[in-house]
Amino acid sequence: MTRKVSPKRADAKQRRRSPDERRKEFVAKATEFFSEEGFGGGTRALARRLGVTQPLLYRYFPSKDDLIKEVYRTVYLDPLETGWEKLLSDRSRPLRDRLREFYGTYTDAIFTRKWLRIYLYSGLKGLDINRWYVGMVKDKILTRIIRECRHEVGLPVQNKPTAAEIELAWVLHGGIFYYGVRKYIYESPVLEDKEQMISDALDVFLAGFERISETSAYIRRAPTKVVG
Amino acid sequence: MTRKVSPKRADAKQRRRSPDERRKEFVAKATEFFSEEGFGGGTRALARRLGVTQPLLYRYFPSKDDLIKEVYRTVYLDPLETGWEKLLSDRSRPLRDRLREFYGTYTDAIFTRKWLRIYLYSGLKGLDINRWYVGMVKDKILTRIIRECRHEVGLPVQNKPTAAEIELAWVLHGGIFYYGVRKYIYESPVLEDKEQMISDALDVFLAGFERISETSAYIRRAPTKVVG
DNA sequence: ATCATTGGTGATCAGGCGATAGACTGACGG
DNA sequence: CCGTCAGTCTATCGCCTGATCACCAATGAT
Repeated sequence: MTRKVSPKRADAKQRRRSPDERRKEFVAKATEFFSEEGFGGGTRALARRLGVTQPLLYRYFPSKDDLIKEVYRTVYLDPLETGWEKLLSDRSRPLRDRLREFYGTYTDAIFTRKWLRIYLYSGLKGLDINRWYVGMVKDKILTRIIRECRHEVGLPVQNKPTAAEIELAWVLHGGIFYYGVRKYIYESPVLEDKEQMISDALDVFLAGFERISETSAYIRRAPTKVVG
Repeated sequence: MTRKVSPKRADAKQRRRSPDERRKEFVAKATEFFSEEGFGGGTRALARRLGVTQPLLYRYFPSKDDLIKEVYRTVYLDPLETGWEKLLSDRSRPLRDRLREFYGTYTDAIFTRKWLRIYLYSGLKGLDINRWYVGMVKDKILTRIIRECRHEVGLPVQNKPTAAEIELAWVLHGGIFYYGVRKYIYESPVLEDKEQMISDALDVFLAGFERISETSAYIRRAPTKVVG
């Protein structure tokens, strides 16, 4: 691949980049743009930010909607490092450590203004990809967390956690997620130390889980009906 | 042009409503409309839904933006029943019961598609009213919750909880909030029984809080720096 | 040097937007 | 019965939007 390091623009001497590279660059910048403006943002303003004219966009993408779809794809799929499942299930390490590391890297990946805004915008549009992502979180992360928690406190590990258990994990997950929303979307003051927030949240969750697993029967209840 | 005899007026007998009533009706319907379409929704489509023509909106509101501002005001201020603070602080009742009741009524108020969508849309716009709301939740609810938790486990009740404690309460609050987002925005399957979700989340939180208050010193640390 | 290919542009279209102007309708106090 | 005035309409303005087209410019294989 002929890598060019020449500074952008300003010089006609600039070498022509490969179509694929250019396209990727467009998608990346478009992601930034739409994350700020929402998907109602205009193609002219987008083109201005890219330093090109508006009709050029239509040489690379058939329509604005197709461009937006590519934005979704990269945003949702890029941060999907799938070492997560193995990390969560590696019982040679203390569960607390595993969870700390997992939520550390997971939030490193998604706690950006760009990612969170695209995620919320697409959620508000009711897109399938959003529901797919939520289902993925449930199956790949929360189910695993519950299983490890049950193992940790000596409960039998079922194949499928109950809906109530999953919901418990969702409250943890959503609570951590909401930290990012408060910081990067609402731009409210938050506790500076993200790792401490995660660590504290996990301490409470693990201690609470352990406690209720001793004194309560509901964890062992049959799967509860869910509605969608 | 031919003068059109207006075919409307299915019920000529219909009494003319007071301007104020009509205005309120417009705002209410506009809230529904914008919650679905986002604030990019057009005035023509809105008027169609109201059963009137588009220019009429401008007799009631100087501009689309003014209408939107009124939508914000009603959405944010309507569900503010301020019995909350007293409810949370009423030490004649068990803390768990108070929290259950509080989160029961609080979520009854905000877990609607309409409220949540307007809330998220306004958050994405970065409006001040959103930050104001978040600050209000922190001061009126979370601070109170932490204070009661400290009292419950026998810790000295400071005037101002530490930032780390508030963050802990935010994880609980955000976790519960996210249930509503998953159900009404993402329309994902959730545990049917909202009260059970709340009850379980509180059980874990209270047990966890109690536990870490015994074994950890961080709760007594000096207030931690926050950034905004 | 030639010439097809690709990158890029200005002009423009049809349609939608928020907002305004002006005329008609009908309820109501005198 | 009349005059007033709010409620509502049709028609329209200027602007912005996504998209298209014809055309020029740079590239690179021959």
